[in-house]
Amino acid sequence: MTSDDSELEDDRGSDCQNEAPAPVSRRERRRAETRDRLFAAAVKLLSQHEFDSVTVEMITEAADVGKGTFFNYFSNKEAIVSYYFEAGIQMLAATLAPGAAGPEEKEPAEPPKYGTSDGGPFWRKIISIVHESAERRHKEKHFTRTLLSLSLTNPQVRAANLESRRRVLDIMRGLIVEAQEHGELRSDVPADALADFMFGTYLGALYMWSQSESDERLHDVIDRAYARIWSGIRHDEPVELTS
Amino acid sequence: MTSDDSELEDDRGSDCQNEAPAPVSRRERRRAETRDRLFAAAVKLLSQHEFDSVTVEMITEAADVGKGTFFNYFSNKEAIVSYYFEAGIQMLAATLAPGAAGPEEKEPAEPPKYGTSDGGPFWRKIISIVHESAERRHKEKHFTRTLLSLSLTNPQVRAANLESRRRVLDIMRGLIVEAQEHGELRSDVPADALADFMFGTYLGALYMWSQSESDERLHDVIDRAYARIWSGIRHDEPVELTS
Amino acid sequence: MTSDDSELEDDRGSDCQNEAPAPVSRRERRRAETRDRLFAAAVKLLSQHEFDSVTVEMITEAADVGKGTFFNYFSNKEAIVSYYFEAGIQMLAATLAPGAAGPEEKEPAEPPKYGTSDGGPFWRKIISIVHESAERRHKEKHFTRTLLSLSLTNPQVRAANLESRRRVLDIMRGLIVEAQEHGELRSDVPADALADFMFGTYLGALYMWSQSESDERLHDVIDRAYARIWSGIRHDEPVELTS
Amino acid sequence: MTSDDSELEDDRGSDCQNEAPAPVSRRERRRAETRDRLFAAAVKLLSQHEFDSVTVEMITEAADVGKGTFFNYFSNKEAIVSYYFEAGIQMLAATLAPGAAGPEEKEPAEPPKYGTSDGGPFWRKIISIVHESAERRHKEKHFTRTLLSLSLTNPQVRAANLESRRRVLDIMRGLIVEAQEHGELRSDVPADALADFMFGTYLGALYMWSQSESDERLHDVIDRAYARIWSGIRHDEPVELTS
DNA sequence: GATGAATGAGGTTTCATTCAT
DNA sequence: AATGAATGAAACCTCATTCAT
Repeated sequence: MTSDDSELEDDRGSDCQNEAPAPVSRRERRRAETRDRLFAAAVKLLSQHEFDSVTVEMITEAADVGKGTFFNYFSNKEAIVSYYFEAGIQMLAATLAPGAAGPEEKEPAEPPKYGTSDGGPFWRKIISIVHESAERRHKEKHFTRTLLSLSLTNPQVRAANLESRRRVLDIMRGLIVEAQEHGELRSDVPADALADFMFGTYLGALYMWSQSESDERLHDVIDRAYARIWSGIRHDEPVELTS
Repeated sequence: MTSDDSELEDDRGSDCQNEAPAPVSRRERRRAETRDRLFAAAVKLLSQHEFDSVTVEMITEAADVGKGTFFNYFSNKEAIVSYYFEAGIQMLAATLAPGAAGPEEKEPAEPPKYGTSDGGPFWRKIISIVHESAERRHKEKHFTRTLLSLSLTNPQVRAANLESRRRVLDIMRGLIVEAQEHGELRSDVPADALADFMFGTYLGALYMWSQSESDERLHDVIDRAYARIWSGIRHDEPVELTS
Repeated sequence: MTSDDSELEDDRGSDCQNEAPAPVSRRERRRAETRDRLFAAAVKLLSQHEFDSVTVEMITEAADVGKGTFFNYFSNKEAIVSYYFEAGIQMLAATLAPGAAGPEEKEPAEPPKYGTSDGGPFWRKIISIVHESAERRHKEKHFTRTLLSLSLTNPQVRAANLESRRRVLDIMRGLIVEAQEHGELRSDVPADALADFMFGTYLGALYMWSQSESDERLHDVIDRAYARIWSGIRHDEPVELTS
Repeated sequence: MTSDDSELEDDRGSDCQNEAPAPVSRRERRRAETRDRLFAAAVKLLSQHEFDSVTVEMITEAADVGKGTFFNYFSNKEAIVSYYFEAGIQMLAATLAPGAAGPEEKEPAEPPKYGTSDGGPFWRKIISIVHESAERRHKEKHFTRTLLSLSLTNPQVRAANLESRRRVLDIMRGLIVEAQEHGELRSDVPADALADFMFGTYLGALYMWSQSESDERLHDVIDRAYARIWSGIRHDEPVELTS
């Protein structure tokens, strides 16, 4: 995934490679490909079976490489999960990069079921990020459980998780500050605290959803939770039209 | 399995112990003692080491019984965790039993730090239950992680957890209905939904707290979260003096 | 080996067990038996294959127990070798115990091939000990190589080896002192130094023999070496009739 | 395997280097250099870590070449040790080559501590060879252990070791015959046997020293052993002055 | 000649659980 | 009821070696 196969095979940085910060030499491209194959195979398997039931051999077989090859790319099985977090951050950063299309287009597709997340544009941006993450997770309820579980007990995964969370919180805080400045969110509470609270709400919803056996969409579960907290975080006064 | 709920109902023991709701015959008392020793030893160890690092032998040694004895009381290692949930329910039930002292006395000791949980008596009762649970957990942050983690991945523990959650939600719903009837909580949302939401908030706070490395008290983390959701769940109109 | 199966099954230390310091209860006897079966199987296999080629599973299968059982008795594969050293010391101690038959009877069977080890009775005692050890080793040339090799590189085995050597040197020193006092060995060199030297000579012979492909008996190789050093360690004056 | 003895015989290189017995073409010089770098790196590492702990990759990294390069020079990891033996023989041969400076100069520096190795010039030559070897080993006690150990168990190393020993014994026998002819060593024992015995004594001392934890010099350990065997191998009659 | 990605065999060890005593 | 010896499944990870580039 995200591997730019588009890149041609020309090793010679002739004339048109200056834009691409991606792997260049053929060898490096091969490496990236192999790693991606392994990662994809692992995530797929982890979406179907328990972490402990998925053996490295199953992964390498699914990726069609030798068993030892796995360890050339991931120092151990847990590293797959750590890598997932890193990839998530990359993806999020890409989404937010200025000029990036952003996820907004998707939003209209979602009728405002719970009728409360009717904040201004900044709030909507925040929500759309959360939604996007939710979509990604929704396909992998089982994997999400594994993720949450390992984040609690495995030191390695936990570290990756905390780092990832830190990054996400940073981004959210930035957006919240903007929303506060535009009068979309209450300003009498530090952005930090709001971000923390929103993240906690998200986690709670995620945790409960991941454990539930219903088919309800994570998207909706989160919307519901956010609708409930909305009045506690929005600007006290009716949002006046902001530029 | 092997859970002797008998001790609770079967009040009248062999001959002369009808006043005591405790285990009866000497044999049964011994059984209960041994089980408690095992359970206490296990919880203590699980508060210090990872679940997988704690062997049954460590537990039995700490409890000073033979290894095989463990399996006379718990069908397997996970059963310790399931038992923890059951015990939690028992404790909660005892707390709520009419005539029980209840946890209210403790509350005054806690100054209302976050200033918002100033609902009426029913809301306070709900909060105090949550607080009580928090106190219990606070001593065992590590164990809490284990609990949350296993609840996500281990079928057996998950079942116990869901059962426990169902019971807690039942109780909370009852209290919420009362609070709604007395105008302490908004009535335009089903008690079910409110209970769910509150539980989700609790879980989110618990999850985040359990992972954090700070020494902040779980009590406070939860208070903060509840303060934030307060405006989203309280009765729309200023609470008029009830009862 | 050395397991007194002769012991009856009577657990009750009734009247006639005072002489036996051996395992008593049935359970303990079973344990000793199992350990001996494992040890014997291991030594046999190590006499035929390289240490690294002998898997624990081969050993347990040969001993007809489950694989895990091995680790109830030996903390790891190397421990077999350590145990060999310990058993060797036990055996030596038993041989030297006052009242023990001692190994002298065997000696007459060996014609004094190299004609030089014609010291007095103490020297002969020393030689006979060396011979006895040699007999034991001779059946296991391959195992001896493994022993020497591991003693050089494996910390665990090395420790056991050094301890064993210390014990053997102690014993030898005692005998040498006696021999010196009776004028059989030169007295102008400390017993310590003589013991060291004799041990070194023994080791050199053992090392060379273990590597050779000839079928020459270790017994003879050692005799030859000792014959050569004899003039360097015997009493300067012709041994006058002692005792 | 891949051993270029060529460098020794093929003195005349491509065109104009006939005086130098060294590698010839640039290419060959590069080869030799790389091999030496690898060998030196390996010996250094093996002087610090166990054989099994030293990976080929560690060696190639220390030598600053690619992993695959190792196998262009040594057919496998053990070959490093074999090469050590070969190099030892080369060195010995060089030492003994007529006209070679020989190691004698060093000897005077060593006061005859143990007072017995006061044989004639031939005996002294033998001793000086042993000493020289000892000096070389002394710097690498750990490596010596590895060497002895592998010589016992690894077929490849064992072969190299036996070949090396054969060569050394040949040389010693030659010297011993000379010493016998000049009345420095007893003649009633075949030179073969004497050489064997001396070698065995050397090995015993080497083995013990390599295992000891003291800092005693190998030189001294060997001297002591030889002092002790001296009377068993010297000429019976006082050595009359041999020209 | 140099490189390093790919390979995959291989064996120790742990530990929950059983069950005979 | 208590015990603890026996069990054996299970899988990670390393690393020497190959070989295509």
